[in-house]
Amino acid sequence: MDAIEELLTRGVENIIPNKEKLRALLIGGRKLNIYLGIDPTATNIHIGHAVALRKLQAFAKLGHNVTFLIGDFTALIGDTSDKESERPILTSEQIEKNFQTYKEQAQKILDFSKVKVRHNSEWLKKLTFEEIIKLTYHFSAGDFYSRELIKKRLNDGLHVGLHEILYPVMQGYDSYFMDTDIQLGGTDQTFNMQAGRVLQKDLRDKESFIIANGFLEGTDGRKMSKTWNNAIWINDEPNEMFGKVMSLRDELIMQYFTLATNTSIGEIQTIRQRLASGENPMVLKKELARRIVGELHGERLAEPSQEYFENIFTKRDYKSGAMEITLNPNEQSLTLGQLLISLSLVPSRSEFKRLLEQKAININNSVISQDCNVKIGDIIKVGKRKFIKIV
RNA sequence: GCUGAGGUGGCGGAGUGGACAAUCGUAGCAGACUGUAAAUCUGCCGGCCGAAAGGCCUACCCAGGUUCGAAUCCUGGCCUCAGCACCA
Repeated sequence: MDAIEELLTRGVENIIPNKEKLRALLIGGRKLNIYLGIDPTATNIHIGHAVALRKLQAFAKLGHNVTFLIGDFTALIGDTSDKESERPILTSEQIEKNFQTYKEQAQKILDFSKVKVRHNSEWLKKLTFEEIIKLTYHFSAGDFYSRELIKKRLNDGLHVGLHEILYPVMQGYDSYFMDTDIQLGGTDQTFNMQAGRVLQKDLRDKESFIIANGFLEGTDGRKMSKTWNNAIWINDEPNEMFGKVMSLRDELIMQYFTLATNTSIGEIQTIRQRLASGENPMVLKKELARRIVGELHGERLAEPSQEYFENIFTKRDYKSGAMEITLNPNEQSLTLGQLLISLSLVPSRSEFKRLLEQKAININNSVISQDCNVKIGDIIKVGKRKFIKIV
């Protein structure tokens, strides 16, 4: 499979207007304007977000003119695509600060020496009301209101603000202003991205394209999101990251190899065959975990994170993974319960008692049923994955 | 602006004067089984005290009030939605 074909298929859910025309454009060899817009309200990137970043990077690598667009102005309105409610309005300082943390993470995937960063306030702020109204001529309110989520909100009797209708208009103007050839984004952005095509067509008589990437499912198979607590974050510690990958349901292995790593298409093919031939999925999942940790934290840390995992969860040797806690003088008289609460490992006394009843707490590998004192050298396990060692 | 409906735990959604710390579902936590899988089963799921029985505190949008007693009734606010009206 050649580079262009991979670009057009890997992780791609949909291409608008169609794949063949876009292929022809890419083969043409012209340097194209390509961008991916992000919402600066989010400061943490998970490996699902990274799918689009990878795609952007792939284009940058081929030498196209690639822009990473910060939707600082659009953030004032709040995207409605993933709805639930309108979003909070951010100050420009917050947005800039958010972006710095974002960039720090994104650079694990994006090469910022090849990717231009712009903010859409640069042009959106300057539009006059008259200009805005003229832009709105190109769009139909019916299209907006017939969007599934909007329709649902209306049906459910939820509030839909009139300002929300301007969101796609703004995004369309971004596309027009930058004279975009290809816009990248998640499938949830398809509607908004269409607006760019409309303006490019109407105002510049130019055909532009949309590549909508698919979603990476969370560790439990639902959409990856902070609220579900099923996300693997770019900044997760290596050990944590390895463990999270291992807790994936087996059905997701191929999806993760394809969307969350740079594993070549050829290798992926081999892995698929191994899986099909009945090889233990756990083995492949370990390879996946090493791969992901290796790509995001460096090869050097991939091996140790695997060892950590195997020690603790396969061999059940908690010593090696326990967080070491040195007791302060004033903590030495605390009972176990008091200590765990003060360390925030247990949220409340009541919860501690419940854990005791549920046999969830043990010291040096034996379950305890009552609060007690701890001593130096004790290894304490709380629930499935919290362990500490008193030193 | 008018009329009507409504605001309950992370979410969905019961309850409409006492038996309500609030049915149920979902998410979460713990245990069993495992590959820290998944699926399944069991238990828990506001806080504090207590070994327990139990007690106390805080909570059903906000502020007051009625009552022995309020998530439930009354008054006033705030917010959401729907229909209608208005639109030089």
